[in-house]
Amino acid sequence: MATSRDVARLAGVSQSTVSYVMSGRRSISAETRRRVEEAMATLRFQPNAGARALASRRSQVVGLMVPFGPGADTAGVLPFIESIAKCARAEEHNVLLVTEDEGAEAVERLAGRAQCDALVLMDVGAADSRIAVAAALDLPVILIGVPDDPAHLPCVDVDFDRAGQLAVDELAACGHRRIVQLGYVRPSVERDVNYVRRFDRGARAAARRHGIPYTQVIPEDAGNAAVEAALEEALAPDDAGNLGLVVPEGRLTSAVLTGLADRGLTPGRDVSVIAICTDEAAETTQPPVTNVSLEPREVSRRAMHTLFRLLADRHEPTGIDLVQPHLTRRRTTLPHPH
Amino acid sequence: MATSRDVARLAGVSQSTVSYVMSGRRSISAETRRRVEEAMATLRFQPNAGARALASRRSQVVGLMVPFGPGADTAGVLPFIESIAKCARAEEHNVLLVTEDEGAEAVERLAGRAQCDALVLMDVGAADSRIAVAAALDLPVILIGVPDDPAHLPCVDVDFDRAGQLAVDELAACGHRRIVQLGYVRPSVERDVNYVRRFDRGARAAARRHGIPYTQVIPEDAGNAAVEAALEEALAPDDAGNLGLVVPEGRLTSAVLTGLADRGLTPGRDVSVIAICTDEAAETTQPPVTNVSLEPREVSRRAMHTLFRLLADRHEPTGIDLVQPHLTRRRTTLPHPH
DNA sequence: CTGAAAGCGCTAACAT
DNA sequence: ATGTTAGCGCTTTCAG
Repeated sequence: MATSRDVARLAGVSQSTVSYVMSGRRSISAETRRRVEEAMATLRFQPNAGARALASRRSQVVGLMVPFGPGADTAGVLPFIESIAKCARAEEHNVLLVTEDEGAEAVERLAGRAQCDALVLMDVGAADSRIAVAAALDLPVILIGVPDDPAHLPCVDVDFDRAGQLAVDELAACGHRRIVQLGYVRPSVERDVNYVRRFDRGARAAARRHGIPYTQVIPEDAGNAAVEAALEEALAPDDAGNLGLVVPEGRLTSAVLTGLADRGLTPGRDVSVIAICTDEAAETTQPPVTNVSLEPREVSRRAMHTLFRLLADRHEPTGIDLVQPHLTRRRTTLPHPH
Repeated sequence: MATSRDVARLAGVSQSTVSYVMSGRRSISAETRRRVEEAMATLRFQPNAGARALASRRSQVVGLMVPFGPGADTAGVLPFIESIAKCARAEEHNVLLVTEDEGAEAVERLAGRAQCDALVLMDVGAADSRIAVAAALDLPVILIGVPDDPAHLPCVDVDFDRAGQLAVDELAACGHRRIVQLGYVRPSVERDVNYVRRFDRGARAAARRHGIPYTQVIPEDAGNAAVEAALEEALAPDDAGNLGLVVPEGRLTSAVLTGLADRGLTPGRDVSVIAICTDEAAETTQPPVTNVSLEPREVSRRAMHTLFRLLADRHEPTGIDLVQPHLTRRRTTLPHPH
């Protein structure tokens, strides 16, 4: 591969001029610029990333730590990754992928070796061991999810309090006298992530306000049998006609809908079902499920926006940035009584 | 961050000795090694990645180009990403994520700037513009998927020919006299990926061998309405009792199962359904669907294995490496008649 | 077995 | 507006 020295020689200028043409950090005469750019083009020059990183102390890389493995929502994380990658590219950055199971030491590795300029930590737990490490770093870090103690690190997440409230308000408006939350599954509960509690809190508060009993059924896992058992339990009181179901984990939705259909219960007529999932996912269930939206793309967008501001200048106010979810009525909820 | 010079000073050795302690490329006395390692530990030394890349001409990074955006299977790509990331880590490499829509120029960028030592291209199309570019690079590249002309690049994929055959053989064995393939959806067909053709070829050949009529219904997209329409078409001849359905796109499975249930048709009793999807996905449909497995983890594992062999400079024979799928009978296929 | 020294290909002062 | 030069922090000769 050609180097900037080769370009300089061909253009008949000094090597630093080539560098300045690239960075635009000082004025260059039109003629010089033309010759340099021409030389670059004929040599198909591309600056060496390692050399640039070494000299500039900037890798132009954002580290992204994603949840993987069992417990992680297989479909749910992809929109995040995609949006984050696109935002990064828009700012001339690349994304280095790290899996969450590498834990805090991976965070130290990326930062210590200067492999990235900034970090995005997805899926942060209530008490996440990565946070203390990340907070001690002198590079921008953003959390997706809200831990108990963010240690002054900026966080972005969906407003799960509000999501719970929206779901319950709608079920109440549909006339239901009993609300059951089916999920989160036990592994999610035990992973100790704050959105589980926040959702629960928002939903319960709303139910109390409406004077409607609110119970929660926790499937042992996301498998079919467990969801079936949970559904059975939710339906046990047998006044199904009054039942409003909240399904906070999107991946359980189709199992729930199928389970209801198997029992001759038609969502939207006999019971109501509200799922917490992306609009995208809601539109592909059968029938399309009324949902409170998770907004992975918006969350990612805001996270990256904040991150790049921090990367540009270091004194932004950092706090908790909550994305407002919205409810979309589809086919699985009863019409409102007049 | 401490540098190797700091370590050298503290250990009372030369900087190059520190480097050799890290690389193990020459013998070091036990005492020297001990002192260096102690100094590294007390300074919490981590080698600077940019400097290392510049000097060694090795970034220790694998570039991974993933399909994103509409058209891509939202859930299907994650296991690939995960497995690839883990394999990379096992060999002390990181993964740099690039989205497919950046196309061939992203390939040139990564290679030209020496941002990675090797490349994995996922989801390669029959005539993929990235291939010519990638083949001209002087770094190892592996394709996941098989193009018409691999240009001597090694490929790994599931044996879709065989997958089609397995599905049809099983439906024949179940006694079906009519087989309909529901899918791929039109965008997939038009994206011109070879696995669509290969699957079709394998399935058709098997059907011909069994003397069973084989037709294909192509939904306009992966949405519910389109799948419904396709199902209606598939069921039109109305001798549903004899119908065996093949669903080559896993994401359509639950819509198909729900659609059948809505018509009072019970898979495994009235009709048979075989999906092409991961075993994981097959176990979470309701009822669990008989499937021919896609093996994303095994495909990834083999791809990375080959890639690291190539990186280690062994001039391996490179060709097309097909992973054999296997069929698992679950609840959606009829029992074999005796 | 170890040290000194020459780069790797850039960026960014410091000069004019 | 441009050239000269000193690094950035490593790897890897070359010398002993």
